[in-house]
Amino acid sequence: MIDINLFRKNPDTFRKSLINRNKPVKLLDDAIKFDTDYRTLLKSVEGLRANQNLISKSVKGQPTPEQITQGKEIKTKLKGLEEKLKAAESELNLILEEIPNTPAADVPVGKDETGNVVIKTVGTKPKFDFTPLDHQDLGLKLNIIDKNKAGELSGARFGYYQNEGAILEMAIMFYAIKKITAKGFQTMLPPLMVKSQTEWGCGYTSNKNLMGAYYSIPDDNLVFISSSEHSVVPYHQNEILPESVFPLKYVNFSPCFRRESGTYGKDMKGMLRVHHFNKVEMNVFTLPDLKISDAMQLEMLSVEEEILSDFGLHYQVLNCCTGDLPQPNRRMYDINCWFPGLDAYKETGSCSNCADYQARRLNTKVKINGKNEFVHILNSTAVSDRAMLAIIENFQTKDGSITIPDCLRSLTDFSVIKSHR
RNA sequence: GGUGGGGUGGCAGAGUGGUCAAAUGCGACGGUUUCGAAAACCGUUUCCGGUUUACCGGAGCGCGAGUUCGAGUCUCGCCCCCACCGCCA
Repeated sequence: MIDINLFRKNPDTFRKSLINRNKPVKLLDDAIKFDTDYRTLLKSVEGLRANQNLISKSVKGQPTPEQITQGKEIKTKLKGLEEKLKAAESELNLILEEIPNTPAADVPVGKDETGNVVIKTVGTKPKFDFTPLDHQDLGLKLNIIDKNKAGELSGARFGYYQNEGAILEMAIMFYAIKKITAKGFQTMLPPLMVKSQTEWGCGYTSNKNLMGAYYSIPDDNLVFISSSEHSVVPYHQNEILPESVFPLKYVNFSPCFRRESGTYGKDMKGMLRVHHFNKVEMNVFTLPDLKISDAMQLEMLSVEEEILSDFGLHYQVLNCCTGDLPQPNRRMYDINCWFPGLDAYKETGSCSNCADYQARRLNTKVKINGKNEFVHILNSTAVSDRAMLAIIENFQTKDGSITIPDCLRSLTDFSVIKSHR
């Protein structure tokens, strides 16, 4: 949610942002109109209520017939007006929720992901004197990934990690958890389902684009989280935190569930885009100062990079353009790893500063010098199982085995994955 | 799933239809006092609108609806917490 006070003072602040994000500018004009209506109604409702309170206060013991008549009159008037006020408010809110966060000045302007700008490249593409396989073919050969069987049992976009594949997956997650915990983050294994109201209240599903993104269980009024962010960030909803706890840093592990509706036919091969994957995520709350939260974003990006570098992967960092920026984000860095088997760079994580956009909806505040202010909230992938897929493809050898990165060996207890057949 | 109890301000805890925005206690912040501190005293300690220094009004007692001239207080639905029983990884 944008800052309504800023919007009221200077609605044009949001005009450029809407244009750059390919959103209709009409949103803004509608919002201004509905806000005016809302405030006009609010004024008359509050006036009536003031009268009502006056009468109520003047009653001593039993009310006189006159007082009752006056009260009834006000009550009738109020009923109609209050309904209108409520309608105006929800209409206003629907539009305000559609207005995205204002991108930072250094976010490139662009239509879609093709407008993202590579700002850093680490490592180089590995050279093979054979044709490298992709992780699905290699995984099947080595008996560590099985998508076919999962297709039978669960359907498309599911898979099994098996044997050394399963161990490697858990080793990667645990490696990230341990590393980041050692950096002073609090460790979380959060609930995998949240109440649908929570999801709604957090503003994730209010975006029409996300409506079909979640698995829900209507009988129990629950939805599966699509990232641990969704049950960790709301941990502090409706709280006023003391200044001393900041920055408040969490590292969490969870499976993530996504319906991937609207992605039919995209990334069908392999485990790159599945309905359920594992992820270690960082969620950080900072004091409401862009200098502080922007610096924190870079710090989180460096942690994400450090892990990929520990594994020895070649990757690029992209500054995502306005057209590719999710609604709550002020800025987003994507990290794309090289997948030699797929002969492509694929996203393995992203790192975002949402500033106070989420905090407003969540009502998470900090008390500074007696004043309450909305905090800044950031999220970043630490590692997801796409990193494991990259490891599998990048460190395959001619004899069809996979060399495990040094830093993981004490966790896996093996240094190579060889064929059992 | 069954039975019983309960959700009030930063915390604890009164209040059961009309000066209740809410007694009382504790805490935090600001001020007075002090060489400094403690104590004491005064003020503040949610959100919104209008006016804009200090002013006025409204909302807010888990959430939502209802009854009433008037609801923290009554009715209904929902959510959550606690205790015991049952089931169970």
